[in-house]
Amino acid sequence: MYKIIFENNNIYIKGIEEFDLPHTLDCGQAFRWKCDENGIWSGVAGDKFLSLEKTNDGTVVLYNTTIDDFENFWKDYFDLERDYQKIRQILSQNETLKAAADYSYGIRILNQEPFETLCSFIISQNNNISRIKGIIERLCENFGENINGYYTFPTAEKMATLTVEDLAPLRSGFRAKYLIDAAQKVASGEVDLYHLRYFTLDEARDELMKIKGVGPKVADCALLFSHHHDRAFPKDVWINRALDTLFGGELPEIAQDYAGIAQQYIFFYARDTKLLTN
DNA sequence: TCCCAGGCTCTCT
DNA sequence: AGAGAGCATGGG
Repeated sequence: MYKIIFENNNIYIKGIEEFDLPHTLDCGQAFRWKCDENGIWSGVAGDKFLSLEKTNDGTVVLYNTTIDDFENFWKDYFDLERDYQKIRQILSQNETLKAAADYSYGIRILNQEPFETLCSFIISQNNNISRIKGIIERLCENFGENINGYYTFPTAEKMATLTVEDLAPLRSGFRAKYLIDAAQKVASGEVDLYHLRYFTLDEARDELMKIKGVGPKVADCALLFSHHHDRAFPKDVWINRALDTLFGGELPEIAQDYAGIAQQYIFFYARDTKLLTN
C-alpha cells in the first residue's frame, strides 16, 4: 500500500507500486495528457487541471491540489485502490500475457468521465492517435468551459444544442454526426450513461450501441475506461492481430475476469514494439 | 504519393 | 448473417 503526504499544496504518493506515468497516461486510454521536457505531465480531467511527475525515489507528486480533490477525485481517477500486483500474478500464468504485462509495467486503468470517454472513442474510429488528440483539443477549446486558461470537455447538455455544422472547426469528418447523436441521447436520458457500471456488460454495451457510430469496440472502450467494467475487451485492429499471432485467436481463459486490463497490456505491447507488423 | 488509422453504417447477397 | 464498399481527414 502507498502513503500520502500533503505538503505545500502538493500530494506526495509514497511507495506506490505499478504506477508508471508514461505507460498510464500515453497508452491510448486518455487523450488529454501531455509531458513536457522535464518529465512533468499535465492534463485536464473533469473540471480539474493537474500537473504531476514521478521523482527518482519513485514518489508520484500531484502538484497544486488538495487532500479533498485527491480523496474524492484523483484517487479513483488513477485507480489507486486496485491491487495490480495481484492481477499481474494471475495474468502471468500465461507466458505470453506475462511478457505483455512485463513490457507494459505500471499501466493503470483510468476511471474517466463517461461522456468525455464516450466521445473520445467515437472520435477514435478509423483514426490515428495524434489526430484524435487534435480533434478532442479543438472540441474542448471551441465548446468547453475556460477555467483559468484551460478548457474542460464540453457537457452533453452543451453539445446537444449544437449542429453538425457547428462542429466543422473540429475537422472530425463523418464522426461529427455521431457526436451530436451521442450528446442528444445522453442529454435527453434516452441513453442512461451514468448508471452503466451497475448494468451487466451485455446490457451496458446494448445501451451504448443505441447511439449512432457506437459499435462493440467503442462501447467496450467506454465501459472499460469510465465505468469499471473490467471484463470489457475492446477489439481493435491491433488486438485482433495480437490475438491471431500470439494467442491462436482467443484470450486465455485465466484472463477473463481482468480481460480489459489484459487488453491494455496486449495493446501497448503490440503497438509499441511493433512486433506484429512484419 | 500512397497507405492506413484504438470502426461503423449501409447495402447487397 | 456475412461480406464489402465507403466514409472525412491527415499522419507518417
